[in-house]
Amino acid sequence: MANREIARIFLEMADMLELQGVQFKPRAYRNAALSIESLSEDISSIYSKGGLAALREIPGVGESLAKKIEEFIRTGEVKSYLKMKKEFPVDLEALGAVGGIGPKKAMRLYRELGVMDLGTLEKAAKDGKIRKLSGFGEKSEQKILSGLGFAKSGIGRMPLAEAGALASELVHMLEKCGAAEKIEVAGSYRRGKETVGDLDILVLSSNPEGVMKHFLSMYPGSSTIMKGGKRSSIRLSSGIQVDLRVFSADEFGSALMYFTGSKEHNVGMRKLAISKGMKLSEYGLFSGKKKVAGRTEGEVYKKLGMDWIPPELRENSGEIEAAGKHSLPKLVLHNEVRGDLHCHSEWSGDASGSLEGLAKMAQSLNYEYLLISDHGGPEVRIVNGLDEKKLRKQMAEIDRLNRKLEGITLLRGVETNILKDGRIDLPDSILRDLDIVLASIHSNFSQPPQTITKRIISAMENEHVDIIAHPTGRLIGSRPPLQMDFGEVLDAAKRTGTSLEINCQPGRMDLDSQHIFSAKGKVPLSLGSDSHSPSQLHLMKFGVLNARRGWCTKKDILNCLPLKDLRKKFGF
DNA sequence: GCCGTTTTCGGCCCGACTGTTTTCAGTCG
Repeated sequence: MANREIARIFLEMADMLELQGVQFKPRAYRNAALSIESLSEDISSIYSKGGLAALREIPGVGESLAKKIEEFIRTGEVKSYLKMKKEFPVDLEALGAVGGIGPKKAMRLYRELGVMDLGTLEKAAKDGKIRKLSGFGEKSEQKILSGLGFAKSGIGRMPLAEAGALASELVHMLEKCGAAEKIEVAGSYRRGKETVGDLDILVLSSNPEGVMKHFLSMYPGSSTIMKGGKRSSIRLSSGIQVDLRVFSADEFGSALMYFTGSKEHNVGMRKLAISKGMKLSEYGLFSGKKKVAGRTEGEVYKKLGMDWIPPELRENSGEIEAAGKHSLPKLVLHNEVRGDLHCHSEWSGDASGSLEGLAKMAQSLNYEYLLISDHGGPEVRIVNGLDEKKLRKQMAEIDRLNRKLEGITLLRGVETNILKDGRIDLPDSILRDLDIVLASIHSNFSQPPQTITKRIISAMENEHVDIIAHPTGRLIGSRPPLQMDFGEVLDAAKRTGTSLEINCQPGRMDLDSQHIFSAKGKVPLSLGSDSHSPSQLHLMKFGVLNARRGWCTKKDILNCLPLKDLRKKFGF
């Protein structure tokens, strides 16, 4: 899809324009890039249907950028971009990752010292050349050197689950201080983003000094990045940055809103406030000098004529408009999920836990049903996939347990493999007798996009396949998503009545929230914890967050159906 | 370069901290 490529070009152009000190254009390019990235339709097909006029319908795209998009679609390149790139051969992304270096400083380092990337930056700093530039000094050089160490260490964003563990530890330690009346973890963690870069912690307290002192002494191995009266940042020995801010009660709501973000949502909200003759900051909503809201988030949104927006939606992708029209979706809740549609037992080679143990755990989560979907078929040898004979044995065991168990029903399923040519790894003779069949790709990840698309579609065309599990196959931080035409996959899913999974494993989060958003309303989505031990059934909460980030209501989610409706739907 | 329930021209988000300054620009969130 050209969307991603064009967005990347515009983002890079924005950086290069900023580097030249150009005003306002960078923002225009970034706005356009963001809205192009969030389009669900392929931009080339928008263009082929409606030409330049259709491109200009995209928010943030005007005459000039529409022409650049047209040029890219027709020729595969944008001349003004290539020209700029030649003029400023600087790896701004890498340099920007070093704290303290922004576009302006990067420009001066390039012009005066020839710094283009981390390597040339390190050399200039070690040679003591940076301290000699006017506007820079010894401290700047020192800061760059320590920032370089961090940038090269490759500590990026951590998975949400890991952030959650750290967040509760931090909150627990802060509570001990005694001066904190309320503690909230904000930032992308609160928005339920699949990965979290750093932790933003807000504390309500009338004793900021006490809180700060306590905070700075909590982790002996950490280093202080910034220290102020009401805000400080530290870097833990693990490399994770933690920001702490202290606010009073009358500003806590606006502060929480502000530090929950996203940045784009905040910018949108501030613009909206201005359009209503007000001003919004972390200290409150102001009409002239008079503060009209700030104590709670709800109060601020309400004064702006809007409904409260769940943090998961705060990406400025339509939620501000919807909240103004009181038409936000009623997002699915964890307790509306009536069962889990993907889990493994000790029958699979790679999982632990008996069927009964899983059932007990599911019961404790108030589920009505649990789909047992162990690996089936010979392809993935390492997990010892079940063959037809073993599956029949497991089905009999499930039937026996169901007669004994009360309040919970185990469903007879399998997670089988989509072979490289799109065939299914188990014969129809067993597939037709199972309640629900999941199929997923476990091999040959680097086929060309057309092949992958066809492969998934032909799996969906098998009438016994009910759900495609972890459809893009990505592993966050280690394996990129399968390249496919997602629009075509959606059409085929709709045509064949196949569902797509929202896999809840923190390392997968697959489908991701953008895919979920474009699939919602077209095909039913299923939540699967993909747990490999009974305790992993809890991972459902991460999938629910992702579904919420994709604007899903309970109607969009298969496992919000009661068992009898699920039976009807799948005919078992 | 984009955009318009006060504008087709004149705006474009806000505040704190840092390091370098001798009153402020750049960076960050």
